[in-house]
Amino acid sequence: MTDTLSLTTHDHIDAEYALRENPHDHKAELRLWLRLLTCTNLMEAEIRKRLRERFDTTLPRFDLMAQLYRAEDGMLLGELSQRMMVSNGNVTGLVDRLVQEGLIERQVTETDRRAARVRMTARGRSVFSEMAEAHGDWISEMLGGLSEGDQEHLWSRLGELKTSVRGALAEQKNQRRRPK
Amino acid sequence: MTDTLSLTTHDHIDAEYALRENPHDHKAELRLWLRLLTCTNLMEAEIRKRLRERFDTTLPRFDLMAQLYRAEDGMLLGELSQRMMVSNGNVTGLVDRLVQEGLIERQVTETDRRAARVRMTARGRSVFSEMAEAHGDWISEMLGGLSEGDQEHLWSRLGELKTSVRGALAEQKNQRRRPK
DNA sequence: GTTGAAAATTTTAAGTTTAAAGCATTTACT
DNA sequence: AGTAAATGCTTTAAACTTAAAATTTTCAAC
Repeated sequence: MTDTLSLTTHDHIDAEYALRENPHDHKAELRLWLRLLTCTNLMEAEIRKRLRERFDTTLPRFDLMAQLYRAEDGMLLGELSQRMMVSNGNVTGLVDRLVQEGLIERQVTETDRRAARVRMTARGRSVFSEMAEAHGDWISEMLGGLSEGDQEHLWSRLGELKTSVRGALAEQKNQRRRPK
Repeated sequence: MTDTLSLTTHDHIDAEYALRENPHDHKAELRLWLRLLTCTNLMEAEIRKRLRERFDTTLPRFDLMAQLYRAEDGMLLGELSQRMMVSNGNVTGLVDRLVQEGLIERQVTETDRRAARVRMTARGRSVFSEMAEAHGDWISEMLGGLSEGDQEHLWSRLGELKTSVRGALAEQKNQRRRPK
């Protein structure tokens, strides 16, 4: 009847766990980064799961459709990959599969034959709007424990974070351009 | 010499971009979620890139080693997958590759022959500690635009967010157990 | 008009990731 | 002991992802 050596508390195990046990180890920045990562991963995993269970689709497909949904005239693949922050080749495959499912369609561009423009089909639009509503509800559900004020606050602090990161990346790029 | 129809501002294009143009469209929760995602993706992409450029390795491998680094006695694969928040099968493959590289090693467990325990090799430990230092510097660099107070603040708000999400997931699980 | 660079996309090869099924071992209950 | 469930991991098939090379087309500068 004795306890085993396994974990007996109700603590959740995640990327932050190790740091919790070695509080002196690293900087505050690392803690922040790991927590950011944990939050994102938690939510993403749940969204993935629900998209599969209830709509038999995947997050990347949903993301692509979300980008396309508001673009009446469709979008170029390059624009899609930029907004989705994924590689060009990645988008090519996703588009192929969504075309296969009849949710989006390719259209030839007569002005520039290199470019590939895609847009939603009527069915895609209808399917997506249903998914988007559920998706919105899920997010609300998960963030429901925060007051509106907290959410607003978090949003603007994350805005600063985003600025800081973008600044660091631009900085680094400049350093390389003139190494003197 | 006239401008084309392409983007001429210095705005960055990302997942938040569409919402910025349709401010009435969705709820504040969605904005928050997208910004969270954007921040994480930005940082992750940069870390991935630098890990490849400077250490010729990948983020998943780094993450696995980070979990293992502090565990003197090694860890079970299941524990690894739990902490990394990825599937079991995923860990199997990563471990195989890291063993191949000589950075970690499997050891047989005599008490439970189902279990697979892995630990770092001496070389792995030395390689990782170098990477970890650089990694810490990168994080600091990217978060450097935030004051220490802002970072602390953000960290605790994200703690609330994490609690909210975990609460919602547990809630949902309970609902299913007794649907009445 | 040629030519060379740039742009937009696709292809390729390797790796990551997942869910689901399968296998081996242990545990719990009789 | 004997059996059923649970546990720990691996395998499988499909999808996702990337970086780098290749392809096609456009553009700019002679």
